[in-house]
Amino acid sequence: MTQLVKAARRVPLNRARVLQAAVALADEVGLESLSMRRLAQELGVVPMALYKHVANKEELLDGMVDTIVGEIDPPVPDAPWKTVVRLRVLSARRALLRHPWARPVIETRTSTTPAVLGYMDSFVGMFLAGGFSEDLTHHVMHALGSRMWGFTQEVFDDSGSGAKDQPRITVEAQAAMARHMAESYPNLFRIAVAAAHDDESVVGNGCDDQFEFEFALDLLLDGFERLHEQNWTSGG
Amino acid sequence: MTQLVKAARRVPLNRARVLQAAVALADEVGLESLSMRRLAQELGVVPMALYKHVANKEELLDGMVDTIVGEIDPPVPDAPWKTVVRLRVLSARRALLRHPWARPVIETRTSTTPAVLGYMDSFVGMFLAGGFSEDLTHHVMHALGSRMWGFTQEVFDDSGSGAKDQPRITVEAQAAMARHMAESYPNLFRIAVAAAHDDESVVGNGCDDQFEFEFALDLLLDGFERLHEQNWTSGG
DNA sequence: AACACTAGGTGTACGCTGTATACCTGTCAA
DNA sequence: TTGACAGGTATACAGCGTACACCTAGTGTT
Repeated sequence: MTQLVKAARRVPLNRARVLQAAVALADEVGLESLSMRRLAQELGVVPMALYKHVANKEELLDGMVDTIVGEIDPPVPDAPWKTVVRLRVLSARRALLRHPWARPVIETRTSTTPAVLGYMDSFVGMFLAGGFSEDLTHHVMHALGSRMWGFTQEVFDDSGSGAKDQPRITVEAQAAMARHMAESYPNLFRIAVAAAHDDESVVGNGCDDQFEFEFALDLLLDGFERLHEQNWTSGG
Repeated sequence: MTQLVKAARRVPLNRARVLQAAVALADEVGLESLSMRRLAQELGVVPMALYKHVANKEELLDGMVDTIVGEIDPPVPDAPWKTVVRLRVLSARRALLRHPWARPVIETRTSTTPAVLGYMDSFVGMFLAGGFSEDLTHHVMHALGSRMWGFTQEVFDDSGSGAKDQPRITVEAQAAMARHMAESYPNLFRIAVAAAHDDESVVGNGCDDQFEFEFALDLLLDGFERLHEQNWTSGG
């Protein structure tokens, strides 16, 4: 017994294992439940033991981001810049969708790790390789912003105004809510109704996130292309 | 003395005053220092007293967002949609720059208050009034995303790779860092150097946030306009 | 073989957070 | 006068990140 415990303990818990366990735990229980204590418990170790491998929780999160950066496919070779960028962004998106906690974590990073710098560097490289000027590339990177990571700030949440945790609402209540919605937010109501036509459920939002993402991405990429073709410079 | 305290206490602390104090406190000490205890102290009251006016901290933050939504100028009348949208976004941006804590708070809201719904509704209205179809308006709103609030996910932070808290670094160390940067991130280095040409400091990022924001905003607005002119629909 | 050094796990403790619960008190209506 | 109730209070709890001191097993040196 003591032998077994000792044998189990002998694997000495390095940084990589801590990060890997953290990613797995966040995948499983969500970011808000990822605490140092919980992670330590998952690793069969006392909380303070983690601090021998990461400086603090911020650095743990940094490391977790690095981990998912490693999951993003490298740029495809021998393709026009637009294709290369597009595919890479969509690959990043797939990685982020696998780890829903990653978006808020990326958003709140203050320091930039070498892995992240490397990722950004390769993005810049794709535009430069496509013949973009340094100037245009710079602004284009800013315009891309978080879309480089495959996500958009989903601020336009057109699901019904609240009332989604209630499992059962009467038909009348639903109708009253729709009436209220139509009166208070007539424009939102119009596009919600229009979107619902392409969809089955009346109350559902009728949104295809992936479509919306690619819509905006392509809008930007087309804009970039146009500016590039007309040799745009920030000078005017 | 007791009289005075009682007299001061007589103003009974309503919801509006709590929100107003919360906004002021966040402006002053930052979001991370805004705790229920600290806010209560600021109002000369015991922490739990706040819970008679807001359900919990989340609702407090919701209310704070509503407050700054109220600071955004209404749409200018009698102008083409592009102008109306542009000015409104820039007004939102000014409001958000006055309250730096607002960005992360908006990003993390889960519920949508009536005030926020109203703000989004008016945005939708601007496009519809400009002759956009419901369909196009819908996707355009998604593409706008958080830019509707006047901010972009500033994920492309091209300040020097760390080393910014150290107040004094030797010239050699600086040169070594530059060399390391040039080797490890050659593409970032190229655009950093190019940007620095328009700027005074070599190590500074040489970025005009406002310019970058408007660059991306106009890129999107131009894209919207083009789609609108060619009667784009999501059907293909 | 004896020693010191060190990497890595442990235990305890501190100050901070949001908030549940129970209580009290002053004001106003009936 | 009574009783309800809005609004401020006091106490307490569970959770958090992490500083600090300690121990222990393994390694390399003399």
